[in-house]
Amino acid sequence: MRYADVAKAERIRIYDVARVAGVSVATASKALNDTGRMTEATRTRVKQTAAALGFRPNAMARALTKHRSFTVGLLTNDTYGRFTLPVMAGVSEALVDQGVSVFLCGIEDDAALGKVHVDAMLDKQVDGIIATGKRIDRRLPVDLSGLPMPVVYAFTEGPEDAITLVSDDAQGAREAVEWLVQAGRKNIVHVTGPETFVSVGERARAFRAVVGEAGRVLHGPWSEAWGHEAVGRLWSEAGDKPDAVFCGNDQIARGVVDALRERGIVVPDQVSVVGFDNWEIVSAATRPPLTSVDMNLKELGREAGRLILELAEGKPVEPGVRQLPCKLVVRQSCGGVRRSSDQQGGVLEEV
Amino acid sequence: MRYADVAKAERIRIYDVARVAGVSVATASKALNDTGRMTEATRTRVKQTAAALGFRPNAMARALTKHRSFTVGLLTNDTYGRFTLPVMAGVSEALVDQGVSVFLCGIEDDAALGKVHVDAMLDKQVDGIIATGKRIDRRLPVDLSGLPMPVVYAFTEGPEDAITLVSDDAQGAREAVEWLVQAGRKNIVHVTGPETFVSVGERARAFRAVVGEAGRVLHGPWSEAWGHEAVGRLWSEAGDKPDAVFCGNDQIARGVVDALRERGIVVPDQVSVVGFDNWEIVSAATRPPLTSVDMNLKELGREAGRLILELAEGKPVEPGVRQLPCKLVVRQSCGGVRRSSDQQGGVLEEV
DNA sequence: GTGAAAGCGCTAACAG
DNA sequence: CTGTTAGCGCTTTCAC
Repeated sequence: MRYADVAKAERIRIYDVARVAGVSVATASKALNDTGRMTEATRTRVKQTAAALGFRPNAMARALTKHRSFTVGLLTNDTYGRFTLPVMAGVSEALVDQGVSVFLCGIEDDAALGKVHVDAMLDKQVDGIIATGKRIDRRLPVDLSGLPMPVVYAFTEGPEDAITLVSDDAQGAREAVEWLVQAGRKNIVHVTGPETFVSVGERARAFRAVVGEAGRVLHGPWSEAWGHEAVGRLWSEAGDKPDAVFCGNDQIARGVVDALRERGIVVPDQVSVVGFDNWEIVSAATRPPLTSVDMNLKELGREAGRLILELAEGKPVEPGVRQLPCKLVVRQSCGGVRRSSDQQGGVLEEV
Repeated sequence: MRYADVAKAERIRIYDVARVAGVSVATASKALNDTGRMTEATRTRVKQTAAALGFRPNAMARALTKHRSFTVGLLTNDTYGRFTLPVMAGVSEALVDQGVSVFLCGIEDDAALGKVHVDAMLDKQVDGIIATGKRIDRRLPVDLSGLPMPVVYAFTEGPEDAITLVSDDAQGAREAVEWLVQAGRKNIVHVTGPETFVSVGERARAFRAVVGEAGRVLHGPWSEAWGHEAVGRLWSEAGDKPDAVFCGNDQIARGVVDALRERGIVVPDQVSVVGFDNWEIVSAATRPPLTSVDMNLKELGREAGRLILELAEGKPVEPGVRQLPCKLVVRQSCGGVRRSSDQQGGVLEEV
């Protein structure tokens, strides 16, 4: 006997519930969906027999009539998962208790694969699509406009009039730099990624807005090696050395911390270092652990889930770009007192 | 007008195709599904009009009659994503061209959440479930037995008679250690994770099988700090120092490499180091980049996808544990020549 | 070869 | 307040 047959044979339908409860199928349906009007007694009786029988409505049948599949598609080009994972977790979290399931659609940067996935979502009649990526200033290689279902863009660029969710890079950067200033640092430099990234520009601008337009910004790749090299460059120059480095991501920050240690410079006593992304695996393994800006990607995902649900239910949502706040997670690399309570000390479990 | 209404209004049904092609709905259905018998001419004509009209069959309706949703659930407790991500990517890859979509079900280690997701999958009538986790010797906090659909376990422990896919830790370890031996190393030690992990035991056994039963194995946490500490311990002892360290994961290996460098010991000239997991972010950032054992998790995911498909189609699959081979990815940390061709030099893109 | 008709399991008008 | 009836869009016997 095939699985499908077993399933068919054993599964109880609303018909069974109705029969046992002594009502018609229609009444049973209304009772279970809290619609229509009937005595509380009938409703309760139906619900109880349904529960007793272990009735689970067939989502396909329901979808067919309601034109709603209780399913959304999550489109992403971030195989690496660094940014997408928390977003996915948030989306899933926001939707699961509403009975909405999430289709995972990884498209790499392949337009053809993107089309395959979009077509599949069309066929499966998803109630909405959440597009997410690894860069706030890049679009996915698929056209999601004119689709017969709502779309929300999270951590990826969307069309002009779309609903887009991004992290507030400027605010995150500002908090980090202000924290350093409050800690008494006078000579702060910013070592960050390539200028071509919009977020790099935003963070740098926020940095300069706090320390003054003369604030020094060094651009390079997003790597530990670059953090290392930047320290080499800064500390080989004549004149005052920086007493704080605000980094564009945690990898650069780690490179900076390691390079400083190799030079015998003590972090955070002599130099404070702050990272960006709060990527646990990097920030926690650094010695000392990195203070870092967390982009709250999970919350961003949750918000995306909430929005797509509202849209699916036909509620109006104002289009435009929403910036969600970042938060500074304080560890030991910048001195000062811990401010944030959610230090995820996190033992990393592993095989 | 709501999205659902737009969708309903604009969507063309098989009825439209049939009308335009001048056949009955039944014939159209058969033509499009390559079933039934009819003239080639009719079949082609129907297919062409379907294509011209941009007909996309309604997956819900099809599922309702076929008792097959062309959907599988991917259950995971690995929020962190380290091991799950490649598995997910593989699963998705194997299924997408078969028109099968993947439901993402992240359950943390929460049994209640697990039940919610399993119930949702039951409702949505997934054709199968792939369970995956972060440890090969731990079960997910959900009972997947007796479900009316097939289940495949990938990188997580399943019941005795289940279909389970795991990496061949022993073979991976053996290849790594043999590589070190071939490179002329005589005094190899193994610095690895806690003894409580089954895979730790397997790798250690394989290690001893190659270097002899006297081979030294040090257990500790899965952290860089432990790698660091292990070097401190080994190099402060009297007697011969190791000329190679085989590590239980890349983080430990990185700790080892860093500690050696701090002692002025050159890797790989004086000491070779090999990691495990081939976690790009760690192995590539290490100086020098780590040679590491790759568990081929993506291939494992692909295989899981293939198997669940076969099961869903009613084909028989032999139960039992399948071990998939690991492969050694050679970088610079152990000397010798590059052997593997797929060095993913990988620039890590980031915001 | 082709089509009419009967569902798949559920919801929603519309009567009673 | 409850039940009858008519679909949702597609597949599948079974006649013609």
